[in-house]
Amino acid sequence: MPIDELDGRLIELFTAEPRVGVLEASRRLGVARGTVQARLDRLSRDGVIAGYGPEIDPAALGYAVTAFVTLQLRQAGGHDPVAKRLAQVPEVIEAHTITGPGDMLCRVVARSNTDLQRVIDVLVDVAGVERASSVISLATQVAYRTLPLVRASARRAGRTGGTRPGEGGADGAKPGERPPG
Amino acid sequence: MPIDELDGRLIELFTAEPRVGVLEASRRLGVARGTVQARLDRLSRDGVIAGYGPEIDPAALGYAVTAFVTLQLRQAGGHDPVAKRLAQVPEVIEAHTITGPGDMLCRVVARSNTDLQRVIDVLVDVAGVERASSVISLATQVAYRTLPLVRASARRAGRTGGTRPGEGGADGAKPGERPPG
DNA sequence: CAGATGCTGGACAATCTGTACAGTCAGGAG
DNA sequence: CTCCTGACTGTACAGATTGTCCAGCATCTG
Repeated sequence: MPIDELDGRLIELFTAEPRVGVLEASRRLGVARGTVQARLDRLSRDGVIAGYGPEIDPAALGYAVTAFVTLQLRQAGGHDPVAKRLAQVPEVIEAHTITGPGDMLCRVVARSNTDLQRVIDVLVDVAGVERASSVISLATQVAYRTLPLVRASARRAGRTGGTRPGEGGADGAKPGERPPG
Repeated sequence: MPIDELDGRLIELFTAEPRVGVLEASRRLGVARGTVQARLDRLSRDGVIAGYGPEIDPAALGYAVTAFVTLQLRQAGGHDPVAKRLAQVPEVIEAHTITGPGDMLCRVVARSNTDLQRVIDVLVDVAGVERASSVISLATQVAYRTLPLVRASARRAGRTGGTRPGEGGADGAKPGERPPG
């Protein structure tokens, strides 16, 4: 939770170039390899870094259409059974229970607008779903991102300066080295 | 785009255990290392795998509240200038132009409900934004995922069986090996 | 049939990772 | 003021992995 400036730079680096590796990162950031390793371990342990899985682009898979579907549920039964059914639909990429007039908000993808109709029909068919109203995403103006958040968090939390006893060395932190990739 | 069954298993494996590496993956999947490498290259080149960046959890950073804000824009001016402003707000995690009564749908995060009020105020202050109506995510029933989609795509696309001239070897594809981590 | 493509099995040098350890430095406790 | 703790640096070493290349073989296409 207390992200410091080095953590921020670390995340930034790994977001920009995920394949750099610990050693290369230590060189780029000008810190010892052990430090990078320790930071990464801590960030993972604290849950800030949830994982490193490959990011799959549904569009590249042929699911060109994204839509947000608001579901209204029958009062009886609750959300969980519905959520369980929704989870079985591959096209449901994400689902939240929400405040307001609707009960659940789902992000779904489909191969085309025609295909979207099919997907929506599947959702409406789920037991407990009363109505569904959907809006189609025409364009993604801001793609999912967390970096600005990381930067903001890193800035506010103090602990900015680290220990700088010396420079140079064999294993890590060679200042003038040009990175390979 | 034409995801095959091996591609599917590959993505599945890397999603479950992102740190396995190419060599280990080749062992697990029972194919040659070069094959894994080639598949991964192709998936990246085709854009199916968009990247391997670390997944940051906003909640772990202190942004516990997620909300979906629908913006209505002034007719004149268009979406792009607004999107540009939105992109400058760290708390705006994602933004789409949409069909329907609203004009844009934004996913925003905040430190608390009180903080959310501040964020919404920022959005409403953006030039071109006429009104904002928001729903708060109470719970995430289905967390963002793409794996089911991958599986579905892998199943439908043919090319299921590959060339199987021989088994066993030194560099890759040792069947009975127990993976380290 | 020839060519292109994809996979296997193998090899090598260069690099990186996991891990460990001693020394330095800053901040807090006594 | 001194001691202790936590974080970082600088090193070291063995083992594993990566990038890259190559030849052989099978399938698909023209």
